[in-house]
Amino acid sequence: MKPDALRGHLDALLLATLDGRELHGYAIIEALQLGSGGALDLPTGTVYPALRRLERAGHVVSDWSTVGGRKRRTYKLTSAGQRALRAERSAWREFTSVIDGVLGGDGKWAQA
Amino acid sequence: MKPDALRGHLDALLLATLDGRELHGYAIIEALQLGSGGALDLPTGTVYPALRRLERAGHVVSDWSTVGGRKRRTYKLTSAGQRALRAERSAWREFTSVIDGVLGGDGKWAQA
DNA sequence: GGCTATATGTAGCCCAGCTACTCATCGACC
DNA sequence: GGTCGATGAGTAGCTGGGCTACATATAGCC
Repeated sequence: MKPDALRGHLDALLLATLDGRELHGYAIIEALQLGSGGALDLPTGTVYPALRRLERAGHVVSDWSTVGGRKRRTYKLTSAGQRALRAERSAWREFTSVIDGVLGGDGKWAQA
Repeated sequence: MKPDALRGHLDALLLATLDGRELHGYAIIEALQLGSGGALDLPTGTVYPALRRLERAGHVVSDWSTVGGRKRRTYKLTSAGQRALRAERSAWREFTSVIDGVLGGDGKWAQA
């Protein structure tokens, strides 16, 4: 998968991953790997800054804890984050339907 | 639709629009508007450079013509472009299935 | 002591799509 | 005979988000 294909959809992935549970950054990366069958292997330099952005935007909040001597920053959705997630999901549906329509699995362009 | 959501998928749209027909730049923009129900209104500053990129990459070729006193640059797919289009379509399918899996219309995260 | 896994983070690059603009022709309207 | 909108092509420069590469620290194993 092209790396920049994620552009503009990363927030949706992170919010969806945090929907209904609290996770710390490292666990989010693992959850995305698992949930995508290994297709998504996001580098920490992508995920951590994105989480800070989401926190600045008020979509998540974080709490520090220490587990086994290691510090963890655990994130969870705010109600604004829940709303944002719903918006992202519908935006995603709209986006895919538009692109699908043009790429045309069955449109008038799909004669080949 | 967020403007940067297109990132990495524009080439697929252009190739698909040219699949089975020849169009000039302006007509491509109109065809995308039509084919997307008005959702895609790409500025010329996005489409023209992208077409030059595709031509440099050997995926399309262009010919100049003059219609009604106005110059047109008409593009059509090469066989490499056809191949690229097939690759883009399958990449798109893979991409959406991965994201769909995470956003989970029915996965274990979709309890809300 | 050194390596790997766990865990968080920053600096800076990269580049594709966007904004804003120029240039040109034609038809219509005043 | 001048202006405006539609048609048609194009470039310069900005922007920002994901990526690369690196820094830091602890636990556990050999």
